Amino acid sequence: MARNTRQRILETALALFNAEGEPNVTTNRVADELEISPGNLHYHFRTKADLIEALFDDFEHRMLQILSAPEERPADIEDIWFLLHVAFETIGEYRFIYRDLTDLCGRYRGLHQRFRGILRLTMEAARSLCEDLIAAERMDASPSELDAVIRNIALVSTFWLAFDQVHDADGVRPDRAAWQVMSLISPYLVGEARTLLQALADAYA
Amino acid sequence: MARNTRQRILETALALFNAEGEPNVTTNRVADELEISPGNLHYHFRTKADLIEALFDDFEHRMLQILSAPEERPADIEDIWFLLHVAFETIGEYRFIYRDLTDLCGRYRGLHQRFRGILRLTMEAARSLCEDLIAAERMDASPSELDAVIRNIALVSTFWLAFDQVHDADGVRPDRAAWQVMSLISPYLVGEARTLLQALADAYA
DNA sequence: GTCTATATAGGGATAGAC
DNA sequence: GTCTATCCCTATATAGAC
Repeated sequence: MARNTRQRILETALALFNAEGEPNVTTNRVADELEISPGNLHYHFRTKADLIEALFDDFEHRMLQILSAPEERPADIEDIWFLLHVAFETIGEYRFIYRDLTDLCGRYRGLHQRFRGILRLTMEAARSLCEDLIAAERMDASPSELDAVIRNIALVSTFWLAFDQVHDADGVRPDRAAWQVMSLISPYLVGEARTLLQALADAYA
Repeated sequence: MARNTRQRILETALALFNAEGEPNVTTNRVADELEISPGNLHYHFRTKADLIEALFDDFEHRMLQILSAPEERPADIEDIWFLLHVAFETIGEYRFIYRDLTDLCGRYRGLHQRFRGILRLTMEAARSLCEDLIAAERMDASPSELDAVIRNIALVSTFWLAFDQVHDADGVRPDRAAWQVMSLISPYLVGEARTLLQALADAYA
């Protein structure tokens, strides 16, 4: 049952971290919730950092897959829309990382570096997608405008969850976040691309 | 010297919180830094929460002044630019609040409510300024576009500091943040307003 | 107001039996 | 693999002398 217990620890820790924030959940609390002993938990994960890192491994693996999906053809609006939904669903599942991001990055240096990698990939993906749209004349933005848009996409993608929590305090809303990022791009769209997005927006509202 | 010590505690705590994050700075650490005893510190602030709240009082007071500055005339681009600089300088001075915002709001409920008030005022100010621009035909945005812009302004204004810390790890850059928020508005500007902003952008770069 | 000393509590982590 | 028991350490906060 070793593998099983290890897995159950990961699941329970993830649920508690997401619900109450990693800084507010002790290893003892996780053990309690599982009705196992603290010693047992520390047998599977010697330190709390090990536990967090294992969760981050899973998250990182999924995000890298999403962000480095091979592009067989130039991307379109629907591709962006889909990517955002998948990415934001995943972020929602590991929201404890985003809830206390700066604190986690400060306390666990390895995690900070790896998160930077995800952020870099995010911005590369955003740039690639936008450049496809520009090449297809569905988008019109100067190089400096594009830089600003990409930085804003990265920022909103990283902190929509924390913002929702502080501002609204209702549940996780990946769909709203996707729309929020889309609204960063929409003013630069031209022709039928803009019409298409407007249709999507009306459908959403 | 009572008033003096109290003030020195506030200043030292602010500096340490800003540098290392509130969760990572103990009350003993603050006392050490000041070369006073922990007991003395707790004489002036019975709990750590009291200390944080006193710092938040100062911050809130300054932000409310900035955000509720009386408008004698319709706002222009330069007014927005100026407001952003002043607000972001202040945020930089109290950056510990923004570094661990969700955690602080989770642990101190009163602080959460008061921060929501600041956020609400921020969005009202953003809306008011944008509506002035629209009325002056310097900006063109549909109601739903305006809603999205305002939400994004609030989000970027709240988390630019955390984003910088995670992404760049260099110092606090209120000027860059102001430009980043401006770039949310710029695609909706028309005519000479857009030209003017482009000039500011080039001057900045 | 300030100090020294201490209480209280809790978190992370280990040892060793089973 | 799992448990019980416990250690070590740190954090917040208080008591009482000066």
